[in-house]
Amino acid sequence: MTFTGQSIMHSAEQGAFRALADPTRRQILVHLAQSEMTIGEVCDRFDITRGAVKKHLVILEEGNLISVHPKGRERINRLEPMALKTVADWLEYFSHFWDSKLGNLKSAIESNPKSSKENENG
Amino acid sequence: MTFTGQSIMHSAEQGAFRALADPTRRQILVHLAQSEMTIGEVCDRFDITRGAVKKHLVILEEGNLISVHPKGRERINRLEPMALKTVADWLEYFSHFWDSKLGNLKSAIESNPKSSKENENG
DNA sequence: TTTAAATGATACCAAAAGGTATTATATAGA
DNA sequence: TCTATATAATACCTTTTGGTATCATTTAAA
Repeated sequence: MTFTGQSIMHSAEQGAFRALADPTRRQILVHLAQSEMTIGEVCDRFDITRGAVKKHLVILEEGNLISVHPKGRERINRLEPMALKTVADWLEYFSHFWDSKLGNLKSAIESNPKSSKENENG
Repeated sequence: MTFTGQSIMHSAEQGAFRALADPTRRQILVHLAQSEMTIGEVCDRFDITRGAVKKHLVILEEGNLISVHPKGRERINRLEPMALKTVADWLEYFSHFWDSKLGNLKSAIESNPKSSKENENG
């Protein structure tokens, strides 16, 4: 076995992008950023069944966005920020586009505050 | 109408996160970062049908990741980086986690290069 | 004015997603 | 040991997703 993790090899960030596509899962990450939690504690913060939450946690784990740590009969879910950094790094590739866009807008405003039509799209 | 865009209101970034979940769509964005393209030119870069590419472009447009500009019988697809920045900003909320993680690792290595077990997870 | 090219629009299909309900298993505590 | 609790696993359902094939529409060009 060359690859650990999912059975089908995706790009390194695919699992994380997939996990982040769902708003409930993103909200779970926000909660886990406050403190690690058992599944039960995560469930308390949503109006869906335990089964649904469990599925979300599995997908987050598959994307390496969280790690799970058994503790007696509980399982502690912990945020794993490095997978988020992987996604941030992918986006970083495009950052010069929005940097330059903001830069152009800034210089246009500075050079002529009353008209900056040359910076509009279309 | 209070909200423009999709009929059901999601968070501002939902459309972008959804669009980014598919690897083909992310690849389209990478291509459009090189230059704007017609649909036909995008199709030339993938082994799927024109219909499938069209659907991906619609989803990218719904997520405001691209804009489409009619030009004669062609339609020019252009990267819209600000929606990517929206996603990057969401991730930024978590950046202190990976910053501190890297920081801890760095200081652990500096103080004792041979053993940094106190920084391992678990 | 035909004709070919670029795109749009639909109908259809299989698989994945997101959810529920139910049953099973492991473990802390009386 | 018996019981309640925390979680796991499974079957099932509906909607969404990613894809195809096909037909329609718009427009450039011979």
